[in-house]
Amino acid sequence: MSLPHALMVSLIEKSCSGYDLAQRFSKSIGFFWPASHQQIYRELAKMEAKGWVKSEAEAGSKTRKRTYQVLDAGQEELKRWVAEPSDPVHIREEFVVRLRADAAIGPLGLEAELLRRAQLYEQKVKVFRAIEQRDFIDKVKQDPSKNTRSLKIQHLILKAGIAYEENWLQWCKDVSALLSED
Amino acid sequence: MSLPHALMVSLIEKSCSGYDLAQRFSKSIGFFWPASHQQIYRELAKMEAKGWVKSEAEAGSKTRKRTYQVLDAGQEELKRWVAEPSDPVHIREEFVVRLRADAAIGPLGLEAELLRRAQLYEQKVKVFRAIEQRDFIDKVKQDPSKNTRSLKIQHLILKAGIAYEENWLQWCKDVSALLSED
DNA sequence: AATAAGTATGCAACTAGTTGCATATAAAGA
DNA sequence: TCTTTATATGCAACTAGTTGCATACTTATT
Repeated sequence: MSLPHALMVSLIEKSCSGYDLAQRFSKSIGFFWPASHQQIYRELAKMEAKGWVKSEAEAGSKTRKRTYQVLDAGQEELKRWVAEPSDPVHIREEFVVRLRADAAIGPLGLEAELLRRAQLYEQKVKVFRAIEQRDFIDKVKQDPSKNTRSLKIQHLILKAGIAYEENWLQWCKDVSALLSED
Repeated sequence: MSLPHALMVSLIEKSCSGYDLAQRFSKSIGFFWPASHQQIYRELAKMEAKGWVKSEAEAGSKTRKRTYQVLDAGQEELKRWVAEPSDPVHIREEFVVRLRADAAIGPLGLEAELLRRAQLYEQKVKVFRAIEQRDFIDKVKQDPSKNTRSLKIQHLILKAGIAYEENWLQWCKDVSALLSED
């Protein structure tokens, strides 16, 4: 499992509260490893118990807000974990099972659902493309020295997301075409 | 959750024992929804309790083998479930998190792992392509009347798997190229 | 006759992720 | 002052999937 490690990557980029982390996370690594705020708080508590991160309340503040930062032990653990091999994950797309049922027991009217899913994939592609334009293409155009190794890797990660969504989008269109040719 | 429904699709195609089901399942719907034999036995018991399937021991046999078949109530439940909307699943690919960590805290030597993963994707593409040739291309060439709606849908499902694996394969190559340009 | 391999079934404990709810403080506006 | 909204934290119960192990019968091999 990788959620604590994913969280540490975010926290290394910038120490912050659990709430901030949840917000930032959902718009970055969370595209590839989604997590609810409940999960995040639960993991932060476990990570602190293990000595991977420490948290501090703001002095004199009345809120419950705590700022988390990664400790050396956490960074070491992250390095150790990164070096571990891991197998590609399975697809686990249940719509495919529904379609297979349609193939087995006759037309079950999946056209509308296909259209809906195509729209969802399209939306996600749009969001990703906008992020790509803003954080990668424009940024490097303004200042080519910002095109670092780190930025290039992050760009490739985003491209994985774009290709993934576009792939399923195209597939939805292909299936729609097949189902409508009667 | 869809495992019982996925299992029913397989059982509608052919009634069989839990063991046979596990074997067949792992080579068909299981590509998109993997399940261990333990999960399958557990679900079969639940499905029987709900009246979706029934099982029978062979008369006079001394083995524990039981043959499962889908009942009408099960088929109705399957139809009901197919019509439900469902959101696209998240990617949840932890290698991406590892790569992101590499971007954040410097080169961590992921080249070998990338190569290993590329090989795994390549192997899977080969397996899928062989199935495609045998069960779809050759079959239709021999007897074009077999190119039914059901077969076309199943072919598209397999193509989704092929595209998925090829997509990640290409991405691994792109990342490898980036990491080796130093 | 003994052993190994293959077929067949299943429990129990664990890990991870989801869902629903509950709480507390601060700031802004009606 | 009261209500709403945003910030901020967290528990508890549930669902799903994984891992490790245990059992039992059949068939093939030595």
